[in-house]
Amino acid sequence: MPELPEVETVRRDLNRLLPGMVIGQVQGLFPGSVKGIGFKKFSETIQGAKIVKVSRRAKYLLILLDSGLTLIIHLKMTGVLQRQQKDDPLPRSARIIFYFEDGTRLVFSDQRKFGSIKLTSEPNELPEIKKLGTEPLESKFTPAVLQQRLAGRKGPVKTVLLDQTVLAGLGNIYVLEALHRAGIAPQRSTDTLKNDQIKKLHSAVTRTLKEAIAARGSSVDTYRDGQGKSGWFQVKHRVYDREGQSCKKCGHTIVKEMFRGRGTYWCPKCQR
DNA sequence: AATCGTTCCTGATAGC
DNA sequence: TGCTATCAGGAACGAT
Repeated sequence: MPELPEVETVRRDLNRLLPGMVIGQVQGLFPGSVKGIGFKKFSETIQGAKIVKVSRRAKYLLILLDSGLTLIIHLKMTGVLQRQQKDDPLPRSARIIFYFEDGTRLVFSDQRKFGSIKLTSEPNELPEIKKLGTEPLESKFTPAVLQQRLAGRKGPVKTVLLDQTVLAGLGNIYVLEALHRAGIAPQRSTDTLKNDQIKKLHSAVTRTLKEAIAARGSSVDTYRDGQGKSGWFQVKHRVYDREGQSCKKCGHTIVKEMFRGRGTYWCPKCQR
């Protein structure tokens, strides 16, 4: 599933490939992926617009058009956004296709249909964007900021870190990977974390995300980058999808349990 | 205000 | 073998 490192990888790919491209025809194989306005109006509105740049906020991709409108795309679990050449085979779950004048195309595919595409002139005014918390890779994210963001939270640290209004962009994989690096159990109550553990957690989150971006993300399921290729951070996972294997830190067996309805991988020995 | 349960969806897989 | 039931999960939403 695409989380911050995957979405950032796609952003970098597309920001290299798309600016300057003029949108021609738009095909809606599953028009329901477009939210807010009907597909017909959507395609009419963006036809002829030129792509200016591709940016990101949390797990949202923002494609800025020269008309002043912005496409806001969330990939959710199985969304893939890739630039294709004319002769490339369309993905089985292609939902929305943007054709360019040079014959290439931008394809949004999405097996489970959870993903969404919106069109707006004021992305920062969208409620789901407005309420997002701190970007963990921006310089303003310091240990003191993390401490302040976690203050007053009583729930399990895993749940709080998944809350996009606290930190923006972490999902199941990177929360679990960061907690293992920090030596903190996912179930640990947030209000019992000491300052030095919050410092460790801050550093674990930052390092995990940076290393994952360097490895072009984790392809555990359907994730592909902006050119349709897999990432390789999954081979560096310390806990995620490693049930029954030995902990790379202490040798104990990694366990998987359902916690609050989500698969949770962790090492019961070195995470407390 | 924080937190919980439900919902969306389809392909893979477990179980019979 | 072939069918059916179960499961995975980000985040909006409604309820508490």
